[in-house]
Amino acid sequence: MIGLVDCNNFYVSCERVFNHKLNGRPVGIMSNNDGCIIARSEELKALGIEMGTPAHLVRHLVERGEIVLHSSNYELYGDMSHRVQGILERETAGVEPYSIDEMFVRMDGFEPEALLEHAKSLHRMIRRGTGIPVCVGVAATHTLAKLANRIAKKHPGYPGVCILHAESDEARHLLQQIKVSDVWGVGRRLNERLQILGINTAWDLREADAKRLRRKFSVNMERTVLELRGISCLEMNDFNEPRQRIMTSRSFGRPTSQLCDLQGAVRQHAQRGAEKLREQKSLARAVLVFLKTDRFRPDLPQYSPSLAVEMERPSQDTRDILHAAQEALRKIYRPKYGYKKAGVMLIDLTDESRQQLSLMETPQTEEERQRSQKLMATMDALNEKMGKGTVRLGLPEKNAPWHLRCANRSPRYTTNWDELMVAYTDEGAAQKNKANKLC
DNA sequence: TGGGAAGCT
DNA sequence: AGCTTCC
Repeated sequence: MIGLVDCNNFYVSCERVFNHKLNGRPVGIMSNNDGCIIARSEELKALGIEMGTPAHLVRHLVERGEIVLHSSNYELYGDMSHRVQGILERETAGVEPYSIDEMFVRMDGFEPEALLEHAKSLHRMIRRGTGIPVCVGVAATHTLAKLANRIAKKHPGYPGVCILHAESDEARHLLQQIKVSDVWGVGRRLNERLQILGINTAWDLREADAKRLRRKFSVNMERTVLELRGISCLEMNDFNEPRQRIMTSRSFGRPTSQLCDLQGAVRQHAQRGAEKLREQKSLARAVLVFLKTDRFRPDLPQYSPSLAVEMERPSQDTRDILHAAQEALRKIYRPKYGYKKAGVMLIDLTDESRQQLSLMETPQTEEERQRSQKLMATMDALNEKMGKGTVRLGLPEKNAPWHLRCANRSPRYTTNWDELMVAYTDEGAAQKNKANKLC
């Protein structure tokens, strides 16, 4: 059996662990640049504020003190996510993180009653160990485990935990109540097309002709049907395969037309991309850079170029990647546009073990490669130990227009020595905590 | 008026 | 390359 542990309103729950004043209040967390609302407490949902609402549309509610909006604090959420993962690693036979707030776990070899107890104890232990409320869904396949989790979240009869046995009457009854659009892999478009075929519920989809749907849609649709029947088509390992491309991009706090600003942003992204590349032990052959103007300003001239530059050989060295990225940027840059976003994509990835096979290398290049590896390992180790961005290429820039806007971010309570929780009241400390709220 | 990734067409 | 899907 497969369990899916999903944290409730994860970002809001993380904030609440450290700020009890947020309990019981309508709280939302905003995306990067404080753009739109990407996480909501139950109280905020009850006010009818939808996922993805632009933050400026509810500014008046914030000013009147009726709702609270926080900038997102990914360091905090990432750390809390690791804590949840740590407990699951200790308590289960295997964990597959799927997203920052969802983890699949192996739950094989339990008798039915012991299985329920095990799921309940995970639910309890995570709450106690981290302060984060979670729901646990258990079933024979990933797709059913997702549905079981949904039932645990929404169905009053299954408070926090739901075990779904594929062939049971109970499962049939529950699947008949779930809209097909709530099935994993069925988005807006597929939902419309399925409705036309008279497939409205998760049960309808389960009972549909898998081969026919494969012809009409794709192999993934057939997989979904089989998974709903309890036939596993996804392996646990499918979720931590190395990425086939790595993208880092970000919108700017303010638009800019200056090449040097874009160079700063691209430099940052190239370095972050190279770190991710080394994390998954890959090499990139080419680096693609893209720029975008503000698509919400049709009154201004639009320009969204992109260019891929190939490197001499596949590399994971920040310097090679940065060099290629800057070359690409120089070639696509045109002055007189107000750029709002820049990004770097690492493409044509291969496994780093392939690098060792090049027998034709001269001793110089072999030595160079080892130096590169040592340098990168040292940089990564320092940044791991001392905090992100401790060692990097290029000068730090204050107030660059491409820097993120995040006006109301909570302290990085668990990952930054200067922002630890203050446990006693003292004016100086309170001041300090306040000052730390600024980015 | 977000960011990141994958797969299909 | 653009669209869809996921979170």
